Amino acid sequence: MRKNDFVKELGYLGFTMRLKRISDAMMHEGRRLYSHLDVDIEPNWYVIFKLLKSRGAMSVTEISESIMMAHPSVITITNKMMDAGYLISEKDENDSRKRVLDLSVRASKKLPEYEKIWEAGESGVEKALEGLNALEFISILEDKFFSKGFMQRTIEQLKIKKSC
Amino acid sequence: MRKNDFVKELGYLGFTMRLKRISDAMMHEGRRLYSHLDVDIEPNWYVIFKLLKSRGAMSVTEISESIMMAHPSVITITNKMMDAGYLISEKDENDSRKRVLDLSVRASKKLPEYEKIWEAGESGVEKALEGLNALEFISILEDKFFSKGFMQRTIEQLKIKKSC
DNA sequence: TATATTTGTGTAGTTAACTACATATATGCT
DNA sequence: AGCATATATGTAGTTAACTACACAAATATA
Repeated sequence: MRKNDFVKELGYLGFTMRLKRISDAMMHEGRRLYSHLDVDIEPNWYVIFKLLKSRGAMSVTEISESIMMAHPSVITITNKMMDAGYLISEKDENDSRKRVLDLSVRASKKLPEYEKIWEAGESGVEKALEGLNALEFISILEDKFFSKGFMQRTIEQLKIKKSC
Repeated sequence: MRKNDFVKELGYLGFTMRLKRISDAMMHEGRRLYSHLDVDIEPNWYVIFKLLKSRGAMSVTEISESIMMAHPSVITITNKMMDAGYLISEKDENDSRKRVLDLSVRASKKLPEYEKIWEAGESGVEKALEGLNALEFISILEDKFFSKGFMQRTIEQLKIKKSC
């Protein structure tokens, strides 16, 4: 099935695209999984559930920084979670710009059920990646590409080539 | 900067999200790069340019299969490339359902310039990933997750846990 | 104290992928 | 030959992320 994968032929040029294909595919699978299990949550909610459970109530910006996601994305996700009754939101006592989010009672009730699914998902990934040092690998990728971006690296290479 | 990354704390549970963050970031960087260099092409066009240059004219479905992308995505991308004057499209002689796409003269003229950029991008990635066997790693990821999806793996784990 | 800057949140608009469905043509079978 | 199925393309609607901008409130500075 993957015999004629042209992207693979492109070597490092295809690296980013292959990364994207895998992560897109896994995201879709996550969505299908929840629907299959008849669970009315969405793929990225787990990280908010886990974060608020672990750290307690947090503001939008604090969440955004903790998971390294742009704040409008956090607002979109958490609004949906509020609509679904999993989060409560109130103004910060000391700083009226801030909105503080926390898990609702409903969330606490449902969490044990969801955590079973997440544990199973984690075990599945862990099994699949057994012996690969995948977490180490991804940490290195992050270090490389978040410290100096793809754009910067390319520009440097263009300069080197020009000067030859 | 990455000290307080909660997703990293989640172990294998955060793996997919970290993959997505990196590939999203690289895609954005790619877009910024083209804009910085004042080049009017988009991040994923390179794979179509490369494919048609290497294989010659192809139909929508053939392209879709070669790069493992859903055909509506291919239509969207190639339509934009046509609008920009890089592709030509004509009906297949033998099969009037098919539409065959090929590089335009303009594309051939511009390709050398673009290929310099892609080479530099590739060198940048290659340098960053030096000694990591990144291509091998990603091939293994593909084998694991395209043969048996994340969903399937999770369901299996759920069953194992239940039976304990 | 008044103004300037920074910070927190919200909104609008963009992008790239997907699935599901619609339609036309080709192919296979009886 | 005629009908059923398969294939190729196209369209519509969904999703999740992003940047850029707007505005209010807090903080810093003159």
